[in-house]
Amino acid sequence: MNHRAAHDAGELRRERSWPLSSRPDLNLWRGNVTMTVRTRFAPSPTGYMHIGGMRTALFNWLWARHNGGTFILRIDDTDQQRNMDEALGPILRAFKWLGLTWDEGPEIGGPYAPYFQSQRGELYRAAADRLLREGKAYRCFETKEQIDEDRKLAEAEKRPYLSARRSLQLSESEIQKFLVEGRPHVIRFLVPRNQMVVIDDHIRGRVEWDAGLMADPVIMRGDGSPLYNFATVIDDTQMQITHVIRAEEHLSNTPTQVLLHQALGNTLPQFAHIPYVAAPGGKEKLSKRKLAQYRNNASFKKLCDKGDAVFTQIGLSGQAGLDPVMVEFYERVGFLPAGILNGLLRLGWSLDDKTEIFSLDDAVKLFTLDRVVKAPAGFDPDKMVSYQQHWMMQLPLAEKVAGCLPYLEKAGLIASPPTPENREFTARVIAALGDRIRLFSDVLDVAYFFRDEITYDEKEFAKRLAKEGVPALLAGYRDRIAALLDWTVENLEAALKSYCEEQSQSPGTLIHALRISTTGVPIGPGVYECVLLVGRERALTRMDQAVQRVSHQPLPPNP
RNA sequence: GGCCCCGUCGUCUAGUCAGGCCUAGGACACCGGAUUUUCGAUCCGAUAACAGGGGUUCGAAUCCCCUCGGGGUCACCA
Repeated sequence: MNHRAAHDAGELRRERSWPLSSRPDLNLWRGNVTMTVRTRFAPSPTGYMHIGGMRTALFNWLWARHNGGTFILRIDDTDQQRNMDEALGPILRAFKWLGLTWDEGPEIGGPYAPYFQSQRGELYRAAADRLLREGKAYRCFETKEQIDEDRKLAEAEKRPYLSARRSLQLSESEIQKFLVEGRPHVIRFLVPRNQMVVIDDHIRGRVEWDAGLMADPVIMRGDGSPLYNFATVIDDTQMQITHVIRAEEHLSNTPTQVLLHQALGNTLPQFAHIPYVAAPGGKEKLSKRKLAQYRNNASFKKLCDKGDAVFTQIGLSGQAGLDPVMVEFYERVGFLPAGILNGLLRLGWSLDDKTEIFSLDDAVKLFTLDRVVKAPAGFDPDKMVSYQQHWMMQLPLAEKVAGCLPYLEKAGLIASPPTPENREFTARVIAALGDRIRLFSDVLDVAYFFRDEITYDEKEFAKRLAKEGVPALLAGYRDRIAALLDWTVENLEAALKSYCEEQSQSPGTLIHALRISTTGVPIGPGVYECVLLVGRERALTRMDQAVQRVSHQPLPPNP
């Protein structure tokens, strides 16, 4: 890509997008001071990092970096009682792997610590008390059964469900009595019903809701813990978040949050609701629970199968949830961060009508919210692989080797840790493989270079070796090169050509037979390179073996 | 069902706000061909889309209206 040109194009786009920011509600300028852009990604610690969530995180990160701002990681664990290391580990791991550094959050803290909602209870309680005092929230003693009944009734009458607000009728003394009794209750926000809620979303434009149609949301549970919609509002304001960039499924949470912000007297953050990442070939939200269904998609299945094959060899098979919906899958199967990042970026964002390849640095320079696409983007594994392929081809040999070595180690193909000889030999193999390596784990496809036993592709064996005259030809060539002292690509080739000429045979016949006999498969680097990598002793042995093998097999009828 | 969002090649997208430069451009996949006596990569080429219907206009993918379709969300989940 022409960086300069692309950059200029980006600048132009931004100029054109400025009118959006000239609206007072979206303006970054407050008085004379430019507010630093602050974005956040607030995952719930679930034990894995969803690829769609990663895309949302990337957009947040890019917007912060693009503006020289701050990216915050906050953990929304208001409803989690699980082991935090297990639940959060994979999420942080994904960020680290991709190089998406956070400026404030877990492990590093920051000026608005703590960054775990479970540790911020005081903040929420204080805010809830304030709303209670100001009559903007109320204690609701209604039972779940009662609420359910109201809901059903509303549905039956085909009208929107609205909170009955019976608890509002309670006198102060009754409330005190209930409280002393320890009667279970929640705190609900009193929705101001006679107003519209309006936001100017960076992606969607103006979106409106009628507050008169909204039920009073619970903001504090019976046990005194906050609900997501409430905690988010408190945290976003306290952490000075300027842009709330999140997936579209949160759009319906927005009116509640806006109302809460208003009740608290907060300055509204700007909103950007980006489309969710959809299932391959579909429009539904990509979900880890629908893997079986996604396997019907050819390219998704291809990726899954690749993963299965690799994980079996490196002892990761059966690991729960290691699938293409999770970021960790890509790391484990040998993708490059650059490939994933490029793919994620282009899933719902474009610069122009032709640029496809972006490094992270490019993306930081060029990313703007106005270029985010409105419609959900179906996840396309094939395209992900093609970005990966591009970035893998850019990678220097030494780094490719470093990336491949662990796969060979775990598969037991080389020593662990690798010996200098292992490293040197692997480098030769990777160099010969060239751009055939798309994923680091692809090196496992050439196990025949690393061990004595080989597996024949039977179909190819039958086609290329089990034919009249071929074994003899191969045996003859074997003896010819066995006598050759200096094995080089040139010498092996010259020997083959002259031998075939003497025997009045087409070189192709021998070339194919040679390849199958020494590697077992019909694909790979140049034949002579393969022979060299297999090594003198093993190559000669394998040729003998193949010739013998044919004599034990019935020859196909000669046409 | 209510509320909200979305609708351009199979897929990701450009073009829509400021109508003509669009007989709709690029990329991935697919199919052909060249090259490589393999595979891959590379190069060349082909197929392929404005959801539908009405308007407005000299002119509509673009503006207006209606219809249809898809999706999100409706919790003491996040």
